[in-house]
Amino acid sequence: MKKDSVTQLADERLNERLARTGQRFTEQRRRVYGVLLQHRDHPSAEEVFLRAKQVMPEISMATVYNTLDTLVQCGLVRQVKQDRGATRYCSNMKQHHHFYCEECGGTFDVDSDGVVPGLEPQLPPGFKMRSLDLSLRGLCPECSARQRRKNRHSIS
Amino acid sequence: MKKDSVTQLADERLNERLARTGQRFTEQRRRVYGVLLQHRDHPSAEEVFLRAKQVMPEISMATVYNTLDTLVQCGLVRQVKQDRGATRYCSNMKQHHHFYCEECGGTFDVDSDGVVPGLEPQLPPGFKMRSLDLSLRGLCPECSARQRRKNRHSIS
DNA sequence: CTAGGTGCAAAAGGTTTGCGGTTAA
DNA sequence: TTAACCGCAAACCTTTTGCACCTAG
Repeated sequence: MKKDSVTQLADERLNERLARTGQRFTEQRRRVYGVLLQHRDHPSAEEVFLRAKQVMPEISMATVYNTLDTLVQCGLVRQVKQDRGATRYCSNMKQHHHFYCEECGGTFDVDSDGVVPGLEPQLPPGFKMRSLDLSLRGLCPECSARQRRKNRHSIS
Repeated sequence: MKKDSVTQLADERLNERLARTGQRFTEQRRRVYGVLLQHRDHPSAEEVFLRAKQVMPEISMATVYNTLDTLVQCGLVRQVKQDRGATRYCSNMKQHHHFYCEECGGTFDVDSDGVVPGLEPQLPPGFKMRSLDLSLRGLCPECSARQRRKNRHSIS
């Protein structure tokens, strides 16, 4: 019941955005968007492909790439590029930033409320800023704790 | 005279950093570092390759990649990833950020003095930040001016 | 002398494209 | 009906790797 209303909301949003740009509502787009909404763990195109495939065995990588592109253009999904490896995708469209753990490689969303206030005035004259993207790197809570434990041992 | 003292300084710095990590000073590394210092326009590996090749025709892409990696590890060069296209390289090691022009595709350095103050306290508990990277997107002064000109026409 | 570096060619990702057949509107 | 979309396979671009030879220290 609850799940249905969630997917229905997603469908409506998707449909609306597609319609707005003269694009069609297809089962593949529905599925790919669904995958991104379900596990918000920043999957790569390949991971999206594998997950979508479980429900839709005939879907192809090309379609996944095309669809992800479409969703990005619709403003329903963001691309996230790490230093190494494939592009990842994120359906959290709230203004937020990403924290990359250098130990485990995980990606975490970080709320950005008021984090970077009034940046534009500091740009050299003439630059017109449209968007900004802040990437943080370091240790996630788990890896940070593990490291601390290790250090304690090596000191004693 | 002035140029010589500049390259000599660069050589010394390179030599010192390489020695510190037990790596050798080679003509290829000197050349690649020189290319990055000369035009600070954020070239891709291929552009570095082409420029280095003019002076050192036998150099290979593999060496350029290896060398760029080495320089990054020595802390003499930064990697810069745009949304699309190849990784770019930057020899400006002052703490700064990058502005990408959505119109012409250019990359510009933006000084970051005091731009992102006191960020760490706002991270969720447990996260240990080691570094941060701010990317800005929008219009560079030139493209911004061109756009303004175009708009004026289409309005009148 | 020898560990580390180089050049080459080939492979390995990751992503895009061309095309014939399919489908939403 | 038909423009948009899909699936497939092949191409593409960027980066990495294995290996024989070379060279700085």
